[in-house]
Amino acid sequence: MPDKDTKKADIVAVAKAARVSISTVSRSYNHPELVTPATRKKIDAAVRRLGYIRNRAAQTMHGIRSGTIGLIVPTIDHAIFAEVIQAFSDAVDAQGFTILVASHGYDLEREYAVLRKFLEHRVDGVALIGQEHSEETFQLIASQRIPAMTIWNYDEAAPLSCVGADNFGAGHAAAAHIAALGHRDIGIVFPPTDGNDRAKDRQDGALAALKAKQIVVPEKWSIQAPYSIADAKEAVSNLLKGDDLPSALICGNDVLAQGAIYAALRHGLQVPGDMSVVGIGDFKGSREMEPNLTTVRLPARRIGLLAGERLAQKIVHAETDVFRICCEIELIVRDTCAPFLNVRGQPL
Amino acid sequence: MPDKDTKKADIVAVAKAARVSISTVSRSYNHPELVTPATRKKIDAAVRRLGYIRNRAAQTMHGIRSGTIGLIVPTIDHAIFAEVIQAFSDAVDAQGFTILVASHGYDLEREYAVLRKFLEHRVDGVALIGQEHSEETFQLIASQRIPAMTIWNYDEAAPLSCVGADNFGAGHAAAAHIAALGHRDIGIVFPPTDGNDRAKDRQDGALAALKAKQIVVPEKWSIQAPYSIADAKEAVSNLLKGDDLPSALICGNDVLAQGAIYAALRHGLQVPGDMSVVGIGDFKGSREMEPNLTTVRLPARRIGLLAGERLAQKIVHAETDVFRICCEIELIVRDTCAPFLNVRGQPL
DNA sequence: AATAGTTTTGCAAATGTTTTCATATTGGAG
DNA sequence: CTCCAATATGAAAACATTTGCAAAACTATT
Repeated sequence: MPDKDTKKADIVAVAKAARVSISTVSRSYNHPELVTPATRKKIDAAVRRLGYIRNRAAQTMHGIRSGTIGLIVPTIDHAIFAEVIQAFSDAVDAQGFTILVASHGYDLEREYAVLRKFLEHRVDGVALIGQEHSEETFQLIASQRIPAMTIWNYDEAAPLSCVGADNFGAGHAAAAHIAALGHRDIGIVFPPTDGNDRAKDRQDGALAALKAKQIVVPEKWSIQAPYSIADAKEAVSNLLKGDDLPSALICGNDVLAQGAIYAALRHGLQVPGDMSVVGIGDFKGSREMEPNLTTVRLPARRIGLLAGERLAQKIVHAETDVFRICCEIELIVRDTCAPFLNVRGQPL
Repeated sequence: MPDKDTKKADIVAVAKAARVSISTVSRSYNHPELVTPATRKKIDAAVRRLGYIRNRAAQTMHGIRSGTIGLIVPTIDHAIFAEVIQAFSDAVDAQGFTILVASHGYDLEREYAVLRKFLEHRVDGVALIGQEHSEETFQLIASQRIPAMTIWNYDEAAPLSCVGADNFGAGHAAAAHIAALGHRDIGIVFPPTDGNDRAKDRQDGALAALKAKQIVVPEKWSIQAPYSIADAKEAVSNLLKGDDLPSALICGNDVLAQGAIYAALRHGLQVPGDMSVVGIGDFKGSREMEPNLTTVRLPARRIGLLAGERLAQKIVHAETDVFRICCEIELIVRDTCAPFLNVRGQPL
């Protein structure tokens, strides 16, 4: 029956109801060992009776931590970010923090605006995705001296602490795998890279690996598709309508790879028989796809978890040093890539 | 160059720097029309110089809205919730709110705990997923008189405002479609229904539709799989190992359907030739799947958007009446369901 | 040049807590 | 019993704002 007065209960109402002073009520929350069990019981009863809920805003005003952490992502509803958010949330939750979440749609101006908003809310820390941010963003973080970190890609020279994986390496591994299978006619499908350094790194990595083997990707086989199965399927479909086809496709992430495979299927092509496809990410479900997707694993959950843990720790212990954690990537060979066969059906 | 002192700038520092009173600074933020452009300019300059950022916690203490809305979901990283969160966030963002997000993993006790935590942060409103919540949760919402609503399933008798779709109807539509195609040997694969009234409603709907046609689903064809392609694939795989197979499968959502299709493919079964499969949800990518998934659309984005808009509105205008919005569902016939053929290969 | 009216600004109280310091209460030891 | 130390509680200042009210500064108007 926690409602009595029409006005919401505050600490003085509780104090009055329990016939103790305000300080005692406050103490019974923050330093319970300093107040007699009997008094504590009285207070508890009053709290319950009035339905009192402490006001963190008031606490925050004392320089006490707000207990919130801001997480700014490009978009929430990409499988990969959703997974990172979930893991991050789980990790900071365990330490008593709550997350504020916002997305900026790959617009770094908006990212800055969101950061400002979070700062108004006095978040105890912020996490951003990727290493690429506007100059103002970096300045704001520095000038406010707020614990901050970046998530998702690793950079040994990153100005902010980071937990991530080597995206260049991932792209490189995917391409190297394809090249090692003997493919030379290779197409790539990647998302737009502006405001998305993760995708750019992967693409650069893939291209570098190919270049090392003297392979160049012709313009017509270099296609761009936003993160979505539909877009990837359509873009690859268009490519497949031509009559000069690559024997393999390197995709910037597993979603794009899935779209590519659907497009191939649609055109009556066998994967990997007629065309090999490799993804990057190893998203949920990639292992179960038919055929099982060959990909490079980026440990999203682990990254999110680690990031959350470390940021919370940084906040709680007022750690000020920059740390950079690189999570292992791994080529996962499954069933969507086959050796290139020459006209006689022999591997090279 | 927005850092000067070592201490963080507050409103009095700004006032001092701009040589005006604190009230004037405050006013220039909250009622700019009341302060002379010239003064405003001085203040702006000081703000910029000091890198001042207003403290919403201090504002919140005045009964002013905190500008935050709490969103509590079972889990963040299901495609469907991620989409709802994104849409919800977009909608409330447009009205100046920021979201606090937390997940409870289908544990209604944890949901209650999260709600309490949000209340401590003095969120201006809360949104929950589904109609099923603990008694304490409902009481807490009522006693705190906080604008609240539920998202995702519609119930004409819902105690809280809601924006959702008719999940029973969705299950019914899926099953009715299968039955109308002549199938009588039907299996179902649904997620666990405790703490998940959406899934339960759909399952009930499906079963009701079948019952109306005198079809019962035998125990052995009634399988349960958590939300994941992997689990669904495995569970359905086990079913397919038997030698008495259903001619159609009704799946509680598209992810499960996808898993089921993969399992069928794995066992060399054609979809829909050897087995029809229908999903529920029409998630992103369901249209592009090969074969294109027949499903019942639940308009996730629309629901999230509408929910966000209405909740923000409710908060801003202190609306107190309960509203219940039902978003249309729609059977989307694509390529995974075929008429049942009798032994002679004729439709019934 | 004085007055009335309007616009702009400042003062101080209020918001809900925490915390420091001081005071009151208790339990033993002598 | 008395006194001391330890323990439990209370009073009031501090935190960063907003806002009602009052004072000051302008603008017209005569």
